[in-house]
Amino acid sequence: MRTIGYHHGDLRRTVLDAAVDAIGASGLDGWSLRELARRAGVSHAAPAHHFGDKAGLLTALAAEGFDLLAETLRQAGTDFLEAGLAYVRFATEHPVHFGVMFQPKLYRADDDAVRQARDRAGALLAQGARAASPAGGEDTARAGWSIAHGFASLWLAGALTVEPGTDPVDAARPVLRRLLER
Amino acid sequence: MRTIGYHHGDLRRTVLDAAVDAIGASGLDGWSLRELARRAGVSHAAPAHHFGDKAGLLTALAAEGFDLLAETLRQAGTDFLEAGLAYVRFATEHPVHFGVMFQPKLYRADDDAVRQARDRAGALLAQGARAASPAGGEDTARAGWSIAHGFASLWLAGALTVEPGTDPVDAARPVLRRLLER
DNA sequence: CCCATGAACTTGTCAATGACTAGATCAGGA
DNA sequence: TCCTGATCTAGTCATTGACAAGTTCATGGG
Repeated sequence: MRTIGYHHGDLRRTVLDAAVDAIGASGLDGWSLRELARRAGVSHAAPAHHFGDKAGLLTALAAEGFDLLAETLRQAGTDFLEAGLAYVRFATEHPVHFGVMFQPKLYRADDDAVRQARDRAGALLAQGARAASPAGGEDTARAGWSIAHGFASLWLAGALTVEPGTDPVDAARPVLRRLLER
Repeated sequence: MRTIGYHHGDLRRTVLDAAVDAIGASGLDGWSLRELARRAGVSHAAPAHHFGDKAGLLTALAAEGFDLLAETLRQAGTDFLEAGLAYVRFATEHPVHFGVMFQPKLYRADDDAVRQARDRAGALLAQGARAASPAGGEDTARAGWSIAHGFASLWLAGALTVEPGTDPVDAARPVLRRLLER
């Protein structure tokens, strides 16, 4: 892969990674296409060729996020608790992707790549819910998704007070279990 | 209250309301201080006097949100299910406040007004958890908060497929109940 | 009655940004 | 060799956030 010269070589991926860095450091407002271009050593208009505009870049991020989530869920298998913990792991390991994915107004949610990846992840979630509780119905599936999504969101927002160094997945385990046991 | 002349009369509230409108319509990126100023009929720098900068305005929004949440929780009483439904009701009735509140990077989370309002709402949540499950412990409280927060977030993100016209609180009831019954 | 003081708002300005257009460079195939 | 499309550059414009300095207004002390 070339890194100098007229053609960058892999500008799309470079800019995408730089965006994750920048958003992770400064939040969803603290970044600009021009800053990413400077960081990649290309002209200020180069990113536009790959993503069109800011929303286009976030669209690509969301699609990648749903893909990563689907892959994480697939590896976790059909166990309800394991799937929930995998969900939390994905969110805490890819906080920027997670944050963008569930703010559809930031990107083009009807984009084909996004839609396909989202459906794939959704199917895995539904499959896990059915396997764990065959007679559970829609509400059981929603309860599982809600508690995992809620824990992950609160964790990322810093709303949960925990000892420093605590692993989010370890913290999530007893919480998610509350939905299964009594 | 005067609405014309050199002094607007209640510019702070007007701008805050306009911000909620704008963010609700176009998302967290689709607004500007200058647009709000134009909408309020004042100069482009007038909002800065009240909020300092963009983050200042969002800080005010977050503080107001935590206040509204605390009031909603207070009215709901100590019943676990009712508190959870009140949480969902708050989120769906004030989606912009809710969205800002749990993205601390967007505003100054260490602001005094925010901190006080946040602590007030947090105390009510903890109190509800203790009343419902005296021996439940931290994890039970977190499970309740997570499932309510998660359902609300997924609802606002449009991630849940429901019949048009469905009331979010009605949809949440059987879901939240899954945490209480088996 | 008058003025001092501070709050509320305006005007002017600047660098930075997103988006657009036109053009240059490059790679690969006919 | 030449052609075509993909990739990137250079230039431009309206808009924005932030800041500085000045103006208007309300209020209370003397």
